[in-house]
Amino acid sequence: MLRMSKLADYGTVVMTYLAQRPEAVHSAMETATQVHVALPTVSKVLKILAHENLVLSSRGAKGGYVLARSPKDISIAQIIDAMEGPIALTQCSSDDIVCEQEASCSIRGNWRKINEVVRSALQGVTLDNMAQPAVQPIHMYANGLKQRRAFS
Amino acid sequence: MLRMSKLADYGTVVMTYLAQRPEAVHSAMETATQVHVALPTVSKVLKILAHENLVLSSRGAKGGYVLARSPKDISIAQIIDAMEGPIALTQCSSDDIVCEQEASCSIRGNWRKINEVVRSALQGVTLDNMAQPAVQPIHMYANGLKQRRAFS
DNA sequence: CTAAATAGGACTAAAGTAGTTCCAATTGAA
DNA sequence: TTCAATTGGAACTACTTTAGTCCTATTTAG
Repeated sequence: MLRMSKLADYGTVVMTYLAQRPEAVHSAMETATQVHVALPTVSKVLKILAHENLVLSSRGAKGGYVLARSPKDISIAQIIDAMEGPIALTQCSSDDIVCEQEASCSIRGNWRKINEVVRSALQGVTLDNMAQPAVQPIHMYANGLKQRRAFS
Repeated sequence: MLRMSKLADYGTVVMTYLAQRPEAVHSAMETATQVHVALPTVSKVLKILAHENLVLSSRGAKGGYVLARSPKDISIAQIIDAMEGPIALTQCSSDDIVCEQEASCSIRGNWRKINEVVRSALQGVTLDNMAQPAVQPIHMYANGLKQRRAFS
């Protein structure tokens, strides 16, 4: 019902992989192989994560990526934020514009509460948690994914 | 960060409007006017909601829509589900296919937990709650939205 | 019978996303 | 000093989804 982009999904996968050996430097190549996702895609993901300071990068031969912080200090919320970027609230967020949808406007405040619940739930899940093997049997929740992951 | 479609957004707006006078029959026309959204769009939304049994419809002159249940028995989760539809988990959900992304697969189980938290949060918010005027000042959280609403 | 409504489907246009590719900049090591 | 291994960054293409509109059939009150 709520969704996250595929890239954000890859983001969590990649980060979880890095979290398995947080001290080592992992090249995009190596990561791609281990995670079974195409190299260009993994590269793109890592570049974004580096740009958002969730991983540190080093260039040149023997370069690669490392987690910027301890796995227990990186939340899923942060990763999704990094990958999807903040979505700009336009128009109505600037005060001088009169909202055209008054009826719906009165509802927005409630959405905020919901957001906070959702967000705090996601902030509560760290890479550390993710690295622990899942309780559920493998394969069960992987999606053949068309485009997005569903929060069913 | 997580997103819902604009239609789902309209869905909650429309449903909240209907919830203000749950006993009355509201035509698409009337609703569109009150909610300040184009008629064809509101029609589409109401048709979907009717099809999903969240509202009851009556045709012909003096026809229109009514909430199918009491506002306190309709959750935001149900509305979003109705508007976005279940997103089919393909491939991996059928047992005989071997998952190609084992590394990420081991993570899926955790996603399930997250889903449940998110979902239960949304199930906890009813139309009844939405109808109560928001605490926050108007205009502040409405988005000029490009395409989707952000769960920031 | 007619006007007011919904039902349902088809359709168009726009937007967003995924994924690839290319080239520049770095850097370790022979 | 030169080469090879890497990341940085941006541009681009193809694809999918979504939004929104419109047309026609059906239903029903008066």
